Amino acid sequence: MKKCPECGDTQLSHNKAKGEVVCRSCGLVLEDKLIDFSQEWTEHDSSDESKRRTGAPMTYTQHDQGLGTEIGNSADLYKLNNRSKFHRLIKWQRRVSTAIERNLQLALSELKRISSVLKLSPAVEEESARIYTMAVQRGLVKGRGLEQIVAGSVYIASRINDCSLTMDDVCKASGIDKKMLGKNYRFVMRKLEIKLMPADPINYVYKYASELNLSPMTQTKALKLIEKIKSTGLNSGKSPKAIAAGAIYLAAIMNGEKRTQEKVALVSNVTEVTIRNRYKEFSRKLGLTKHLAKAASKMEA
DNA sequence: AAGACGAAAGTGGTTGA
DNA sequence: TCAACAACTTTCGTCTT
Repeated sequence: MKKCPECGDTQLSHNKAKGEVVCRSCGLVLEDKLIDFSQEWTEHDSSDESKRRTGAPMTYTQHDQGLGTEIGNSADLYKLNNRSKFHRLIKWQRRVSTAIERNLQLALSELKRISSVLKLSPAVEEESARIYTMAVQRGLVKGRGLEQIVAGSVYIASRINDCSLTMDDVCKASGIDKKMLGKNYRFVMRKLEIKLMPADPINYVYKYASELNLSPMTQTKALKLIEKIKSTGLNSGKSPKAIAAGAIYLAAIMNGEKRTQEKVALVSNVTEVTIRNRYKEFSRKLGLTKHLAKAASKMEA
């Protein structure tokens, strides 16, 4: 039997949770860092949260990144005796939260709103929140309107994640005009030194092709055309939407699935004139005029 | 009549002085 | 900060199928 070296008492207490052995009479800790050999229960389904070993993941979509302590002000509070004390604590919590945190709270609720309108993926939402947080910390929001920077962050995040979100989409969802959005997202990018690749037309092809009910073959054709266009440098300086629209129009004709310029213009938000200019240029410079003529004569037959 | 075409004038963004 | 510039849009009259 083990004895306490201090007082000689044999009444020792094992505290498994802490991994300690403590003398009951004098309180001396005889051993610590005991290994617990009992069964380990971890959560493999979500049936019992009490067995979880981790909390919620850290996230930028909450103003304190999900790590802060909140003093509850729920109904529980009113069961307590010294209510006034807790009210005081709540008041202090509010005061302690800095201007930045308050700003973030507002901004992130706006972000949530935009995100739900645009059905953003969690990854993009997270990225937007991260960009916005950095922007606030650098003081970029001052005098610029919080919504503007939120919208800018969303646009940047969507570009980084290659999702086919246009400035128009973000404008509609956020209620900010295009001019301001453009100004602000570039401002944030410059200040945070975020480098953005020009949007890839390929991302638009999938969207347009499905909205036009084009066959997978035609979609592939359009993708191949874009590869060619890129490799010959025909894409530089031109709007990726226009390139995608032109390539789709061309591919549809070549595969005998012609869609009118009007329809392509409608789904791509590019005018017919631009589609014409692009597809003419492509067919001329890629030497496709013969193919086109062939496809056209097939249509006749 | 629908679709394609292209000229002309205007807009917003980029670039370079 | 300003002007020049290319890409793109809007509008509209004409041609083709």
